[in-house]
Amino acid sequence: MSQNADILPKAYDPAQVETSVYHKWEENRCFHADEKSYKKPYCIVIPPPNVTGMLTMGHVLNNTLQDILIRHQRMLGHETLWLPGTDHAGIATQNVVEKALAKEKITRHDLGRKKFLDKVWAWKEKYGGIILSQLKRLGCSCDWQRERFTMDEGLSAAVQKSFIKLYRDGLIYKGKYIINWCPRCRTALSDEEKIPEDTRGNLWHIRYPRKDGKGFVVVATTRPETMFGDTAVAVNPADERYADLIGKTLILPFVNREIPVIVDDYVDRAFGSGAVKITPAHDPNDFEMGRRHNLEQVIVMDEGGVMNELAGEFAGMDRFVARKAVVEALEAKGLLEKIEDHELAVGHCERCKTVIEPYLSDQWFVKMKPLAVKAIEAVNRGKLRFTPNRWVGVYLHWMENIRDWCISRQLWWGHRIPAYSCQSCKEVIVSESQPEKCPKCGAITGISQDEDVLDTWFSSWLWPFSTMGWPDDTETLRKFYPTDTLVTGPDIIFFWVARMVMAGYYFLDECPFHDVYFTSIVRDMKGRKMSKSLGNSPDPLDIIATYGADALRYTVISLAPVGQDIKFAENKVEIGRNFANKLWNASRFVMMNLEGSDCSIRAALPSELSAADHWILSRLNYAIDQVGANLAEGSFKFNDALKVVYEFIWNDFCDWYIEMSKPVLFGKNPNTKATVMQVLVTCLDKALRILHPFMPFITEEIWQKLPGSEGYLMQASFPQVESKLVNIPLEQEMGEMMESVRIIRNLRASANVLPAKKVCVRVVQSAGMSQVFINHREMICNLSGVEKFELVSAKPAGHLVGLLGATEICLDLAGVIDVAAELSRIENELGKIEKEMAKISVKLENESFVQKAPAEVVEKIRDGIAEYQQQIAKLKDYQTELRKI
RNA sequence: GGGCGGUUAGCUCAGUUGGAAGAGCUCCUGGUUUACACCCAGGUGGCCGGCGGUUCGAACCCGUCACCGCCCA
Repeated sequence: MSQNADILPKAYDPAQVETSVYHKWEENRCFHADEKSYKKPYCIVIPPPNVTGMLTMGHVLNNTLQDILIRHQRMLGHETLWLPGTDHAGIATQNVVEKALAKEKITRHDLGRKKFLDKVWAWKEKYGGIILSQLKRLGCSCDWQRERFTMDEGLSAAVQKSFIKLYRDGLIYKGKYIINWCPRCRTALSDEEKIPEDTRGNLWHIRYPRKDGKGFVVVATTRPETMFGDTAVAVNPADERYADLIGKTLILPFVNREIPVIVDDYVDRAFGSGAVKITPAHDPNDFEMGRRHNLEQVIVMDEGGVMNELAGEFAGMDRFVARKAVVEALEAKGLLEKIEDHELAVGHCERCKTVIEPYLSDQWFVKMKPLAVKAIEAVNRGKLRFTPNRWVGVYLHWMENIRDWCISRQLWWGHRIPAYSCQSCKEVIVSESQPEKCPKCGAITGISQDEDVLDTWFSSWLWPFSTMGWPDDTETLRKFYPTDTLVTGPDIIFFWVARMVMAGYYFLDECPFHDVYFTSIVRDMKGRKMSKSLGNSPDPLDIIATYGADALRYTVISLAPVGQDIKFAENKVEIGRNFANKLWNASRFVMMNLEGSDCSIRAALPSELSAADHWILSRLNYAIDQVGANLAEGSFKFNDALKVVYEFIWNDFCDWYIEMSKPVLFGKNPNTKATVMQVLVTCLDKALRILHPFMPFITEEIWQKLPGSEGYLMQASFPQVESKLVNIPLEQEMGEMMESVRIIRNLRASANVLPAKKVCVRVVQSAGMSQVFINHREMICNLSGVEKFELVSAKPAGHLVGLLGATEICLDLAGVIDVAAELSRIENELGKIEKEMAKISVKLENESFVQKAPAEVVEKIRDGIAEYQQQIAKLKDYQTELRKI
């Protein structure tokens, strides 16, 4: 063994390598994108993780995919920008800081707005953005110098500017509507932030007395506690049961308010009793109906979901306590007709899971319909592609039924709405700064800014261009906008993707990207989504510490076919670790034999190559071609690409080529030895290049050690296919060679011949005998431990027999044959062949198959049967011989 | 209620335009082979969810049902 053996340790240790490699990349500004470059741009903006966030398996998948695209494009020679950053995550961040304060028994109200915001900023500086350093650990090649935060000065200016433009264009308005209210967060939410969950509830049938004393009307409701806000009872106009009731007056129990019975087509006669209580301030449908009928809107809860004074004796109770109490009180009064079980979808707060209260409130909205027009067109005209394509339907359905977006939040952490109101004349002024006087009444005092902040997504939808300096016209924008690909989860298709498309068109008149790749969702082995509360979410950093980032990346990508959810378990990362170790050791083998060789990754291939050399170069170029095709623009077949590299490295290169190279390397011919060394180095170099986007650390580390490497692999070029090196006939021939090796190994195994033991093999010559026994005899012998090989005219006795096609390959056992074992092996073999033959023979028995199927298909079947027949005949002969022993 | 996705080896999943069912892991049998036991060589294992249909031919196309998972109302 050469002294080079200690160049690389025997087992790959990722922990040490990965951090040092990343540092080198960073120090050498390998991630930096130059907006002044003349190279073709390629750009991805990162889906900004929450500034409070920690790396999850979902992030690992999503960011590995982006890194693969980015690294591949960089190696293709493009000016590549991956723009990173974080999101201020209004509710989440505010919650985190409030929780910390709560430990000191302080509320944000104790501090006041200004001091509280100082605390949040301090928290952000101290703990925020941990996730970005975790992304570095994963190997992400973002341009960290361009890191952005949605609350940065520049991005805040973009938010303000966009709000003002939308307002002046008449696309933002303020008004009193039913919105989704979270009583715990005490803020409005958008429709997208309301998560419906099927819940088992009840349908209470309540008797509302008639004013005229003629009994009751029974109304059915899932929310009895809102009855104090009822301002009507509605029935369907076509419902005969209630025909006499229309226009009559009912007395609302407990509060004794008089409410009318109205008719509306909206009422479903089949639901409940057919009569429905109308609570315009606490139900979106009732709100609409209330507007149609000019009903009063009575709010019966406060912002915390506690019943207010209008709820009479129930005032001060939480809404759910009140529900129970109201039902009990109704029962006591004899006003409860019946209770039914009823399943319904109850909305929950996306952030805190509290049950949402539909609540009447003064909020800001964006008119979405005008913005949707171009966003719909973009997809229909193919300017925007989705992978997998099926998300187009989801996107279009949402776009075509789009509702206005509630953008105001009753929080402190976020972009304050740039709107001011005049106390004296109530005029609303939208402007970049505090107006000096009211433009309507001229007042110079009493002008105050709206207390609310904007939905976090109102800054996120500007992300692809606000991060590049918009509204200024910057070089970065000119170079990299529109971006190319967006990689994100389908769970935020409405929250983010759809809105970015709208914003891109509205503010810059261009789609912000031309491809969206929707990732899989990472689940546990039981198929459950990974979540903190379930405790089924492993910490990716622990996994990286144990197995290495490359191993994690490998495993996640290989588990994620396009569009399918992935079931992940930590031990699956062993696959990636094993592969890394395999590559490490193959490289180690190559290095160990480098001594005295002047081969280099820059050297041309020698002109005289062996069949084995030609073969591996053909396989290599096939792999290069396939990886390129699978990663080509719009293709996104990450796992297919990775599988190609894996198979090339493990199966072709390690299992076969390295084994074929050994006799040459350890042999005496310096010329062939030099050739093989060069081929080994060339293959390793190219293999490392095509693997690099997937497993950046180990490939960089090894590549640095290859003779002739300069600079960094991550900045080296992606290999181009040399199609003249692809040789399909040779690959077929070598396939047969390998098959014959397998047969001999098989025979050895069945006779328990130890691997080290050299054997003698005789091949029976026949008309159809494969040429490989002549052309590649030596290789076959080397690979299957054969020291003596002969072509013979007749099958010799005392040998085990295997078949390559119809050619008999005979292993000399010097007559020492376990006849019983051999007979059973042959019996087994025959059984298999007969089964296979029967399966295809039925086709020929079918006349219409012979008539109608294409000639070459029929021919193929006939050839197959002929070969099976020959094999059966030979095996039967062999069987009778064996029986004679 | 409407829509989408899934159902292939014990497990996780591939399967291009319909033409002789694949990989990895697991399991079993060998192995101190001058890179690697995180390995090497070999092997076992499938009515391709059920039922219909189209076709000479279906894992693949059509219909339908079942179960699982998402999304929307």
